[in-house]
Amino acid sequence: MLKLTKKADYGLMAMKHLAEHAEEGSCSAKDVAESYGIPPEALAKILQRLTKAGLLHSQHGINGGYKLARDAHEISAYEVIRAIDGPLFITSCITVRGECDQTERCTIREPLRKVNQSIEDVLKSIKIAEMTEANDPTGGERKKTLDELVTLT
Amino acid sequence: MLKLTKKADYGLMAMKHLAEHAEEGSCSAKDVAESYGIPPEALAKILQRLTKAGLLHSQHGINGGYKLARDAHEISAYEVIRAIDGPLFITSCITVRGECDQTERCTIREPLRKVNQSIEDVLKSIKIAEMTEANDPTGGERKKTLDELVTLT
DNA sequence: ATTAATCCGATCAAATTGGTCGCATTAGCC
DNA sequence: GGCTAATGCGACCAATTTGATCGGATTAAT
Repeated sequence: MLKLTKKADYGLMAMKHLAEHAEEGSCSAKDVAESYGIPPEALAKILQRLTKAGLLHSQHGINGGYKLARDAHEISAYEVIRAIDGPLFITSCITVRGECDQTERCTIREPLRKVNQSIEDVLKSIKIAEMTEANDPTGGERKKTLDELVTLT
Repeated sequence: MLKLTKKADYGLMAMKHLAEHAEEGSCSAKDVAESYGIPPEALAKILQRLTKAGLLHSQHGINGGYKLARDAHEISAYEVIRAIDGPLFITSCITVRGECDQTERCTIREPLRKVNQSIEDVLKSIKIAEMTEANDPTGGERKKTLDELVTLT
């Protein structure tokens, strides 16, 4: 149905939380989970993935936790989503192992690939920092650049 | 994983096919299914949904079939996808029955709603007619970007 | 040593999705 | 009128994906 997984949602919420609490050092997974009612074990795995992807730094032991590896302005929603959900292909007929398993005559790939690229560009343009100040009036402007992006052939 | 369902893929392929064969009258579901190796029963249900959504006209009986209800330039990919997969919400925390079941503190809704709107706009701007003349030979380039993407899982 | 935290893998249940079947309805044709 | 080819519709099942849980291992500060 073209939606993010809950894990990606959780990941974005956690990143946003860490961005807002960046100055207080690191937060434990448990803290973040309790703040939003997320199952702690689930969130733990998500944060581990984000760490492996280089978006977070982790600190073991007592008083440990996670903190952003980069400034919140330098981390895009796309990176977070991709780290958690893997590469995103809007078309079902493009998989990690190649292309259409079923038919060679799938003729909608190429146009949809451009849509895919557009969506990636949108997500790349959204930074974690922007999500913390939710009432920015830049939505309209972004929308306009999108319309320019989608000139199909 | 933020991708279309196969049904939506099938639906777009069928719409494109009908757009290309608009002058030959109507096509049966079976014909379209055989052209692309789609299970006929599955495609039948998809075409029925598109008909109920007003995107196709159907003709019963012998020599019957489906044809576009409007010109291919007047039908967007968004309409097709939405007719098949239902309303698309990029966030998991927004459902048809309202919003976040779990927590009231989901703070990423508002920024993601804008992303959602942007994606809708992209899909609305893509018309079926545009997908029919997309034979630019950029396949090699695409494959390369794909290979780069597949470094992870 | 204890404790609080990240790491990692395996597993299980629930939801979604893809596909199939059966039957009813409609319309053209002999 | 009956046959046939087509849509229309609902129920059902299998496969996949997703969400969540559990058990243990590692690390580091006190």
